[in-house]
Amino acid sequence: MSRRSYRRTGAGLSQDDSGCLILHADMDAFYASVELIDRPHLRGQPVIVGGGGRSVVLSATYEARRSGVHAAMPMGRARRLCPEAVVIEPDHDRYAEVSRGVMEVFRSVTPLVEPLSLDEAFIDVSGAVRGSGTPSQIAAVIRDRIADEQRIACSVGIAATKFVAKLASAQAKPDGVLVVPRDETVTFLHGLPAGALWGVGEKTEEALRRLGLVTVADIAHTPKATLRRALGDASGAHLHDLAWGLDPRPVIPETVEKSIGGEETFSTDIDDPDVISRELLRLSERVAARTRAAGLVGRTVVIKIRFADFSTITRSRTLPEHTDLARVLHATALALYARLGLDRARLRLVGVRLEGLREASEGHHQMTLDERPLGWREAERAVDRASARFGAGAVRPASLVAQPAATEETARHRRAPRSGDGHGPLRYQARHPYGRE
DNA sequence: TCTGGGGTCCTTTCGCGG
DNA sequence: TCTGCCGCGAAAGGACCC
Repeated sequence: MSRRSYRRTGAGLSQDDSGCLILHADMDAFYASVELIDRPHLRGQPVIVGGGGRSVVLSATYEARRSGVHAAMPMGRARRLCPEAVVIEPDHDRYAEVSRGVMEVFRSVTPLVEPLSLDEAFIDVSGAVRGSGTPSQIAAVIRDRIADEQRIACSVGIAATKFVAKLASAQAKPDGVLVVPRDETVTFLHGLPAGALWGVGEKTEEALRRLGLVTVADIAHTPKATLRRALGDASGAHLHDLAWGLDPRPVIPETVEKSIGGEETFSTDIDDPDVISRELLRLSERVAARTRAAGLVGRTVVIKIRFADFSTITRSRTLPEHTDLARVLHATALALYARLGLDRARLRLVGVRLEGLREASEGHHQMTLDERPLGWREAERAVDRASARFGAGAVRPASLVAQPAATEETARHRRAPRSGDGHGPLRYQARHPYGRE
């Protein structure tokens, strides 16, 4: 869902949608809207979706937004701004389920659908206009079907290019449609603030302001070379093009993942190396399992460390071979962590990411000398099968068994008995298959 | 006000080989 | 043999998006 929206300036636009073959469809307050499907009595009330502790707002209904609440705001602040709001813990499985239904509606129109996230997608209707009507008619069908079948509201932007369609859908919210006719693209853009452009966040907006550039029109009338000097070669040129509505990027239905990662913010800052090691193990497990599930292998392991003061560093190592094994990830992550020599520095977050992904089937695995034929790969695949059958976490490394997840663990880690130091070999231990966390 | 977790892309720096 | 240049990959950081 879009974090920023701008006042509708489309009032003066005509409705001519010829040549506007890109739709951007975006669900309104997606997570909150999904929660309201199952809780219709909350309709019309301020509702905030977000976790506890040090989490942020994931989504809020328009009633809550009227109090100043918006996505990415710290939950503490959101509760203060809107104390009467109903707060709901996020349920990502449910959102994914609704998202699948939504994407199916899009794909019933054309296969040229490029999802950007669970709740939005670009749709290239160039092949669909002959059979299904004008872009505006297609948008109407999509919105009706999503309202009927999924019971949520969807706004649609219609334009000649992807990024203008995206701006249009933001302005169409809530529950609306906005066409930006091809011939009126520049007029539409030049009335917007610089921050409306895709890729212009807080820092870039500030850099532009220092140049005296406040609107998209200002950017458009600045020499490209000036923008390049101020913002870097690629960004400067790109921004100048966008300001003139130039965006040749096609809608790409299949995108390949480039990295898979996981990270965890502790509920309180942690300085115990054992707890950190176990968290790196847990994250390695999760990342490796997801990598195997995707049929991928990766070669560069990146750890991320966020200190108590919110400063963040990353360290990475590229391995001689690709891998999808948790024990390789964990060993590499631990080595990277150890090399930092953090003498009980207080950490807020740790993360593990695997980059340099490619299909597991692409290359042949090079067996090393000390590798048993039925080795770690088979052990971890067996864990995958057990997890598929009995639920995630049915089998986990022995050093994690007596430990709850780190976020709970941190509250009590000083008095908790330690069942493993996290540095030893991974011994897998089955939990009761039907037991709950 | 006190800042999540999943990512992508870009820039800079550095070491290495030719 | 030394130096400069170039290209390249790896590493690190940062901005941005949802």
